[in-house]
Amino acid sequence: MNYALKLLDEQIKDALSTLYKINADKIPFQKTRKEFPGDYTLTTFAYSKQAGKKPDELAQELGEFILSKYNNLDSFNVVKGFLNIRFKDSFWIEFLLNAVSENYSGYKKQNSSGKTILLEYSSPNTNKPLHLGHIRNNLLGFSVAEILKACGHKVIKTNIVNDRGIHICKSMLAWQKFGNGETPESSNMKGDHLVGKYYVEFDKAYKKEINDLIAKGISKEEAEKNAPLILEAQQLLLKWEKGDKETIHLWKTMNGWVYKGFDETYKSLGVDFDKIYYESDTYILGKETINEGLQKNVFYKKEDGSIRIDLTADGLDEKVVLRSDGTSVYITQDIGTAILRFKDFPDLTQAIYTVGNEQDYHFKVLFKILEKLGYSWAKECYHLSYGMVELPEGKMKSREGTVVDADELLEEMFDTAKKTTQELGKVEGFSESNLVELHKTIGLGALKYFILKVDPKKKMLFDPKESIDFNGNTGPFIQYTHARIKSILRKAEEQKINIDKAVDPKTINTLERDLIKFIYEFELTIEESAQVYNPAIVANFIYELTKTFNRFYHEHSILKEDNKEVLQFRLLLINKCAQVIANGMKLMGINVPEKM
RNA sequence: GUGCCCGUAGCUCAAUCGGAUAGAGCACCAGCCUUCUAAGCUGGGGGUUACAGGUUCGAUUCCUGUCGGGCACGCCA
Repeated sequence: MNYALKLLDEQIKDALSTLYKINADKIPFQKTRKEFPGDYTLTTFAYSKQAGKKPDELAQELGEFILSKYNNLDSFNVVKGFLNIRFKDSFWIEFLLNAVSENYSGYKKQNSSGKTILLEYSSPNTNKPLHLGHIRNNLLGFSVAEILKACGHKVIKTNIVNDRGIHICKSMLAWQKFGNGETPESSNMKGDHLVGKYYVEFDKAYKKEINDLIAKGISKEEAEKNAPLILEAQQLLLKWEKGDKETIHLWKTMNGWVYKGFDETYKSLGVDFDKIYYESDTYILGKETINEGLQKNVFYKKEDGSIRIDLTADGLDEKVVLRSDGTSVYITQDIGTAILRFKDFPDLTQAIYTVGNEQDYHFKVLFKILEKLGYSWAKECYHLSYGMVELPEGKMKSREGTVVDADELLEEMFDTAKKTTQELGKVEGFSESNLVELHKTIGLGALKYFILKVDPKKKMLFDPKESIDFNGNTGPFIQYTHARIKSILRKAEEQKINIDKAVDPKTINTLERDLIKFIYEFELTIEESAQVYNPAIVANFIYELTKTFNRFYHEHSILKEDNKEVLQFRLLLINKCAQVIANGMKLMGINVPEKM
């Protein structure tokens, strides 16, 4: 393979050192802006002083040097201090022919990097169904895992299920009181939704108790603490911790309902896990670790009996790691879980936590504690922090019912896809099951792309009243373009044209050149997105490629091209484009149809 | 109160380590289907990048301050 930027890097280094005795380590190139001729641009301002030349003179001299010395370059031009460099057509043609013969995919060979990365995502509570916030988490985690794999890393996808604690006890209690033995089967309701229903029931009844108490003249604070229901829920938690048979049985039953429901949602979303952890299994190890740390004076016991760590010297606060009654808090389990993972997978080189940015502080504390406990891998822990999904009226709140339910949203996406597909009426010959499949592919494509095209670090807005678009910068637009390419390739085969025949067209037009460059840059784009854990970089790249293809499609005919060499070359080119589009979308967990 | 994050077209988002005239989509207006799928293509209007300073060849990007928004700082998770 001929790597354009690597070659340029060497050539400019050669020029700098030969002409000015400058040894540069890394030359920063950028893509040439489309209003100027050229492929890549060097800004010479940085070297101007060292070379003792004005930027434009320097650019001119560098350009002349590399053009005369290297024969893969076509031309250069200088605008102020910008040196725009253009490769010969033959260079790009050769690149594409090689890409075809070497079966270029943009992906690195599986497990070739020697790195093993554990990536946690999803991590639901078991007291309510998944909502749009979880969807962003799941799609982001899954996509980053795919991107890291494409960079040759071994990735272990993991989920830590928050299956114990007061929240699930609330659902259990409400079910005992008001459930009349209702089950997912008897009510024909998804298990996670059923359990969520009782969580809401609890909250309603609890609020009523509080109001009754306040009416009797008790302060709000006291009422919240002493309402019979909350006391009962706490009792239930204690019974759970003591291993009370009946309680454990109910807990297992209701969690089982939830898992079945989650599995359906995960399946719809197309996400999966290699290993699932449960906090009910890991919190014990957390407790043990804290007791050991207490012996080693990492932690200390306060007069009230609670165990703490003082992180004020590290710019953080004092943190409770174990309650005075000996029960564990949230971070206790996190400590246990982290240690367990590195025990389970001793060859881990990194652990990534996909968790919302509201927990930025929590992870600073967690990683610092792990470091203080002496775990050398603590510095390999990374919090993949992402912004919240907000509604027009603000943040989603489960208790206030202002959440966008994941299952409902998915159904809506499928329906919209179905409706749009029917309106456009291009799917003759599809069987009923093919149609259902297509609607799912398009609906999911729209949703996933909508979420992943936004930089994860930033909060994003979702307006339920405005349905997710299918035109413009969207998943369906990209899927459609892929289907268009496939349609041409099918027609070519029908006409007995060999679509894999490698031919040299001698010259290429601007759009063909742009498309080849996109193919070249795909691999670099994946690396870039992996470095910052940002699928949006891939999304935007694929969109730009797709837009460029559509312009090419509009301006140049492929099958009606008179010049047979050009026709053959174009088939190679668009086939590669289709592959890059499909591979790029796959990195976001999006499938592309052959026809739509 | 302390700390962290954010503010770009009417709306949703881009902008390569600080690079050229800040770009797309939606919405709006005007065109393009006897030609490979119009979920498409072309053109148009729309910006003091919240505001005020500073750093330099060059600032949406870095620094300081102001204003506005969000989050965190629990023996909650």
